[in-house]
Amino acid sequence: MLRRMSTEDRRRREREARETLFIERAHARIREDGLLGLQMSKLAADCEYATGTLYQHFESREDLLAAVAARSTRARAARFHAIPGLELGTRARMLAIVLTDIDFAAGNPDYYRLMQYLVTEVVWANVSAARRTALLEAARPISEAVRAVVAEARANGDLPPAREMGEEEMGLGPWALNVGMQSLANARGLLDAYDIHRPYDHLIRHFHALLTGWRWEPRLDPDEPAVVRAETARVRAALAAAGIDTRPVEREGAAAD
Amino acid sequence: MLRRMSTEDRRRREREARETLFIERAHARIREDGLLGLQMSKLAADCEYATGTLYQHFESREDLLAAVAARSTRARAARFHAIPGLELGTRARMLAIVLTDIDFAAGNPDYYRLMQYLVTEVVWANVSAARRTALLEAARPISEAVRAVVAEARANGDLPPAREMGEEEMGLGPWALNVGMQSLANARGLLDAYDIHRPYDHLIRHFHALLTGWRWEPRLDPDEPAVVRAETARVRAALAAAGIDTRPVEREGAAAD
DNA sequence: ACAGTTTTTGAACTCGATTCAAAACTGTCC
DNA sequence: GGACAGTTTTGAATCGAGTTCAAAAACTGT
Repeated sequence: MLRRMSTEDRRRREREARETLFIERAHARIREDGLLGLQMSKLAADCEYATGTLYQHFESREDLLAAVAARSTRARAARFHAIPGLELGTRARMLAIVLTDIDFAAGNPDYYRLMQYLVTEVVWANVSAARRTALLEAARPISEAVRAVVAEARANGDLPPAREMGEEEMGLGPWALNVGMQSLANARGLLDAYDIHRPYDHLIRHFHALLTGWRWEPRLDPDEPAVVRAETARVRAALAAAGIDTRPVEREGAAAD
Repeated sequence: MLRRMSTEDRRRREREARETLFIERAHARIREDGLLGLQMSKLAADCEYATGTLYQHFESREDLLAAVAARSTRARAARFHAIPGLELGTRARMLAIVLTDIDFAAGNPDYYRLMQYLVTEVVWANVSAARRTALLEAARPISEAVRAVVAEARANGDLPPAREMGEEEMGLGPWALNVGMQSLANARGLLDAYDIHRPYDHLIRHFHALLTGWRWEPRLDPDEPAVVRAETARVRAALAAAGIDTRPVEREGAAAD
């Protein structure tokens, strides 16, 4: 009886280890060869398992992609956890969230591409319900961080309490701005066609405009490049001091080696 | 000699007509059965041509999708042409642009999904260079409308001339906000998970916050629901008065029947 | 009518995701 | 120890949709 339980335990652990192996190798392949470079049979062979075994973990290729995305999202989300507790005003902490995400995107260029591809109806339709919720769940800490900062800002008067809007809906603005800029920045050739460069600098300025428009104190004029830059530097320094990791995801598992 | 030229002419016309047929039928299929419902051989059969003939017009399935997108984009872009000339202040005309796009998205729910899918690296890589530029070109009138309104606003003092920012870069904010919100709104289950509803209402409010943050006159407090609603109604009325078409794309070719 | 050229055709090919019957393995009971 | 039932793994076979291309048809000018 006891023996059986411990064997079952071991088998579950082994199964999980194998799943992790699949996910990590898949991620590596995507990083190296792009999404097209990921082939189910090749990946299985890479990991020294049969194709069928891979399908015992993932219902489909899309399901595997969702699992990879969930893992990366967990790494991404972890960075936001400490932000609400930083020694900065609420508005600066909001900027910290945006900067953290910009840095993450810079360090993991495949991440947004993968997410963009995943939420496509064609792909999303083939992701199992379990993985979908897992992916949404993985991102929760991010919205939680935003919610917390917005709530605090309202409580202490930095931000007037908006009518007909919850904390989530206030956070929706910066969120959409962020997602939209990532989208545009990732669409090869698009911004170039309009002769727009350094999209993330513009993201930061428009972000300040948005917050100032909501009267989030201390108001900051988005049209003062020196002020904007100084504020960015100040918040980046606070992030670095708090030891918020800015390395790409691939390195984070290194401790396990 | 003359005969040859006129035959060549007729053939070119026929070829173009056939291409249009392919594109329209493809669009219809996508509208009815989704992106997955579009199959090259089925589409060819639908149009009573062989599969190979389809491939004389489009290098690949993705290429065809890009052609469909370009057609829709042209229809979308046409709506923006008249906006800079409307009898409204610059800020209201900016809102008119956003509202027009929201309406377009509402009438053509497959459009943003298609675009989102297209700009994915995996898909975009298989689109021929000619179609890529055609698609970018099709969207030009939109950015042109934005550019014109921003330029006028700066010229007449509605908007302080921002340092280190061209008209395009000023328009990038609303653009990113728009794209981002469409993205989020289209990702099935995403906003629901955060209990956010009516994303386009929030888009409008954040849009006002953004413009007010840039000190675009007349400033409008995004936190005055009644004022925001009234302004939306006023601009919508002006759009309707100008006869700016708000019907879905599928109907627009009806005159050709 | 005819030889050469272009266009169209659709069956065959390709390639990768997915399946599933057989093989290997595991733990149990006599 | 070995036969047995259940479970897991295997990888060759299947499947499906995009793409190709050799042959047929249509067209061209003479």
